[in-house]
Amino acid sequence: MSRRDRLRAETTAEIKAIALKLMAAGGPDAISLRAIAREMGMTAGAIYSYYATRDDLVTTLIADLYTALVEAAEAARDAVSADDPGGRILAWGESVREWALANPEGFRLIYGDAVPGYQPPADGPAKEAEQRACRGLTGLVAAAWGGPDKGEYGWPDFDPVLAEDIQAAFPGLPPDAVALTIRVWGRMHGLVALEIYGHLRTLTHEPAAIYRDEMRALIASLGLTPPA
Amino acid sequence: MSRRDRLRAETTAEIKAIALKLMAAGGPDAISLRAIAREMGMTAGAIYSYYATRDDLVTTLIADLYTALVEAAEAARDAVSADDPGGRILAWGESVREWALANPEGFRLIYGDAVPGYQPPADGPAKEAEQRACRGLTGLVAAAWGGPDKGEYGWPDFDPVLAEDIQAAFPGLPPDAVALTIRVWGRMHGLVALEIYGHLRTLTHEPAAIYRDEMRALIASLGLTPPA
DNA sequence: AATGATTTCTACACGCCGTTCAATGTATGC
DNA sequence: GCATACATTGAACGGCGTGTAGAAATCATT
Repeated sequence: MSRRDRLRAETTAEIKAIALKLMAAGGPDAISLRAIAREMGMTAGAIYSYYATRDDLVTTLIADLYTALVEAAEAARDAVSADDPGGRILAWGESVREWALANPEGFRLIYGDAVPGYQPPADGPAKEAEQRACRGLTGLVAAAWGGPDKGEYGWPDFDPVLAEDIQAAFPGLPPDAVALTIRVWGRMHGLVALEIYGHLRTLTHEPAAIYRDEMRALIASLGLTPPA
Repeated sequence: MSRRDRLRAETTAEIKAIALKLMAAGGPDAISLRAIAREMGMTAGAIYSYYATRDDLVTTLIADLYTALVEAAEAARDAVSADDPGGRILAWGESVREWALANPEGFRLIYGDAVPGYQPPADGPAKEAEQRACRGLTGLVAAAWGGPDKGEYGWPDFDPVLAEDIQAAFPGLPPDAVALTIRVWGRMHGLVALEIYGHLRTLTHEPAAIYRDEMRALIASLGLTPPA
């Protein structure tokens, strides 16, 4: 690795770091190439040596953030022993909410439409992080899966890549479990999204307790006993 | 009402209509005063006679859209007889999803952060629509409320205005039911938000069926029997 | 009918944004 | 040592929202 490559990598990292800082300070719309360049003592045009367009920068930011979120959730899950599937689900859910509260702008960047006109690419690292999240969640559901397979869904109902991925990771798991996983995902997502976007702030002072209740109900609905 | 006031009202309505049209066509970021003025054959500055700032325009748009959403949900609910509380909940949930799919940009405007730098005002018509939605949802929960009141929550845990509103509308309903209502709201919101923001599109082709399953599970979790 | 007050509109300046492009300087690899 | 590839600059373009100043139109009053 030449000196030039090293400098280039450093500059690339600095651009991302400053972009995240700007976003944390002023929201996703504060991610402007001009502001980043100003902060770095460069001109705006120079950034185009590193990212072809602003959307490219945002795309890598999203991928980084999504990966961080998934890793936080996985770490929280792995901190609970595998013979407590309910506790693992609770840990996952709580860690997602806590990460979102700690990185509200990141959450908006990942799950919202924070950047005007931005269209997420169909593949790439962000998509990979999403599949990783889905796989983790499926693992949690698989550990609880004992219910009857009604056969309401088939593998063609799901994305081929995801279906193959899950069949490889959890052999024998029926498609219905994947549908249930998506429902679980939605259930974890709903209250957090409402809270991050400020729709709970004006209604209640106890979002944490309500979310915890919801997670416990979710765990119970999977036939598990939620931890004390 | 003088002639001047009438013309003013017409122009105001036209601005809103064009703003909605632009939003439907090009997303929320397409709401630019310049574009609206261009469409109306005016200059951008002229709009400042009707809305002090762009945020004011967005605020009224949000209020209009939120009201439309709530009215759609109420209409769907009222189309089901009151002695079928489970069916009413299903109707409410399905209508919210359908409205969101028919007005994805409106959904983003209401529940997302689509407009950069926009901060929703603490009160006003939008807040009123939100309270109306919450009241409607509480009514659905109240009709199913038979469970034990564990007394986990108290009225001070909630917004005073909301608490007073609900106590007046549903006398005797405990605060725990309001917490449950917020959980129900989150549960309805989660999958729809994921779908509108394109996070389900890449995973499954059957979001409607999954949402329906989730609604039926929700109804069952309230101790009701979901309709066939 | 004419005057005065108010509203509405045009025109323009300002600063911000993303993006492009030729020119300039600099470091790398031969 | 030199040609090449690269990073960077600075200016420019078009578009955005905001705000202001003054002209024009409209209304209300006499």
